[in-house]
Amino acid sequence: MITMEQRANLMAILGERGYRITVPRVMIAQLLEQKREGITAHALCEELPAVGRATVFRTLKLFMEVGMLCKLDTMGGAPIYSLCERGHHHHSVCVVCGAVEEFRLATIEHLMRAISNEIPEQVVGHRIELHVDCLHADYKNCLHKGKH
Amino acid sequence: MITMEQRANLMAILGERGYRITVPRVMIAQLLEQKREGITAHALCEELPAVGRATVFRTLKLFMEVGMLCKLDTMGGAPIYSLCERGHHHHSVCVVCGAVEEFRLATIEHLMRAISNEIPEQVVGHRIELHVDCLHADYKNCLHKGKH
DNA sequence: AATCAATTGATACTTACTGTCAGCACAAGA
DNA sequence: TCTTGTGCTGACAGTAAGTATCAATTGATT
Repeated sequence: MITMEQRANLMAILGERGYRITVPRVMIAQLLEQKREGITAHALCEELPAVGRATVFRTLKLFMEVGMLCKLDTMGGAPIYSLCERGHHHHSVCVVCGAVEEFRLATIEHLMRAISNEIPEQVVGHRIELHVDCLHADYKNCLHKGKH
Repeated sequence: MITMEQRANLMAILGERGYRITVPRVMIAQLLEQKREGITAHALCEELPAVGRATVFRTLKLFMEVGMLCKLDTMGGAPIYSLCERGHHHHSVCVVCGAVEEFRLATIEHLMRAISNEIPEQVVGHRIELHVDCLHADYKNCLHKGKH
């Protein structure tokens, strides 16, 4: 739970970049924190009826631009928006409960270097999504615990 | 150029599964072959005005279901549909010319096994997109050669 | 050739998202 | 503290990808 700190952090970044810290932006940031496992734009609008739809989408876009929010295209369903730490990482999406988590593994970055050597084009970026089943997880460590 | 063979293959698969081989399906398959680097649904509709929009989308869905077509969500733009060989593979998308290619590297499958051991959830699938720059490729081997 | 379910095209709809625009609010200066 | 200007906002209309519906047609099977 780094809730307060996290929001302060997000708002500070907006301030630094010359964006205003407004009521709708704070409300959206708060909700995104509560829904760490990810939330759809539609659900956001429903939970914040006081905020206009256009503002919700504009704010999501803004948060993505400052690198604090990720959009995950789920196959067939509505995209999920999920707050993320700064920096490079990837996501796992649980096929059972739908929870989204970020992960960072040195293994992946090592792999990317290896791939660069195997294909002719210069690799300038990558995107990896893991589809996992948290029902069959090792429950000693499972972060999705209690979500079923 | 395995054009004819490829199309025959695709139609044969439809037949095996009990789907009819119809004029619109053959036309769409032909166009997809010509556009190996990928094409949007919109462009498909424009190039095949004789085929209804709904049919185009239905056919794309069908081809995906039989595993001969992949849909690539490009960040911000329209999704790209690209014929693919059967079996498990991934895609590289060129950030310069937009060409889509599939690749299969044992390295990746090795990685996935390694990741399974590092995270608690059971990994049931994955999706990897490489963003490459074919302008800076080793041109001796570059498959995008001549597309600039 | 006849049959009949699968398929089609036209149309309307849904959903995710963007453009527009008048009005509001906030930060900074007079 | 009043003013001013630009950033933001909500309402609304519009776009684009994709789906549902349904009567008409097509094509594999007999």
